[in-house]
Amino acid sequence: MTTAHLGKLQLAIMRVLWADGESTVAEVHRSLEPSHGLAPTTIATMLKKMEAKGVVAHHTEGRRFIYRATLSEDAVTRSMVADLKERLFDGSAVALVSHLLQSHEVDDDELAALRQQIERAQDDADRSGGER
Amino acid sequence: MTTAHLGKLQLAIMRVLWADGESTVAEVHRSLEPSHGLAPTTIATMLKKMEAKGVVAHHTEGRRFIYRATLSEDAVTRSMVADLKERLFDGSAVALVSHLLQSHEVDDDELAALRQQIERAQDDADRSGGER
DNA sequence: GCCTATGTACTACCACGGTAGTATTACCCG
DNA sequence: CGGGTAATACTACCGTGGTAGTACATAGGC
Repeated sequence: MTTAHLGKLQLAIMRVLWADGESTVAEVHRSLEPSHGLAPTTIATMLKKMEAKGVVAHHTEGRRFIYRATLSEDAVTRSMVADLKERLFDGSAVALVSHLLQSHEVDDDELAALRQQIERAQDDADRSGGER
Repeated sequence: MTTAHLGKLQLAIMRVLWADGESTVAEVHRSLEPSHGLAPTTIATMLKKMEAKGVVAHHTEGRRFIYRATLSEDAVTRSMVADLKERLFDGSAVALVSHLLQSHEVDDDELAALRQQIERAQDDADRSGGER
């Protein structure tokens, strides 16, 4: 599986596709122009490479290529997080969070938000766990 | 800053250096041989490239190069986690953890462990916050 | 003192992300 | 219908991780 390890530009392109559904090269370029300032051909080349890897697909409409993402944002996020978790923390989510708490700048508000999140997840687990 | 985005092999090499303190090329190779099975020259080349990037350094002892890591494991971990957090979650640790909880396979035991971790972190924050 | 084993240097590839110029094609407007 | 414009195709190049062969130097054993 592994799905994909997308680079910075590729991720930016995926975000445009996720947000807009389907897009032409020009549309993607226009979306990224302010933040990235790249040549249109750069976007086109990248999209072609991404299609070769299977993360996007296209169909033609007149002369234009209409690209769409073939992976969901969640799938990509999951695979990238899983990858880091595996590489750095031996696959342990707990170790990852622990690292976040220990060495990172997580302020009080964030801590409280995290706690709520955990509690809610536990409630969910209890509920579905109790019913089966 | 950014520190470094280490690849798989580079990380493996760093782990050896972190564990053993200082190591020759041959020692690193011997450590990775079972798991990776690479040529000794591959390790040497990689160490040279890593030195060029500043993540390791060496001094000579006779003919041998004694390498050591110039970055702590924590610094590397932090920078890589920060990088992912930035790229995927706009820098939000909460969003990262939220993702972990929602879409990931985090079982009940892990959930409980996480909760404890959070609570302990909150206690620590209270204590140091209350004293100033 | 010489030779061999060992250890590094040099060089060379491949893959892939990123970036973009130039060439070609085809649509559409006038 | 002709031509300009807009779109893709082709090609090329850099950086860097990964992998390794070959060449060369030298420390040490005999």
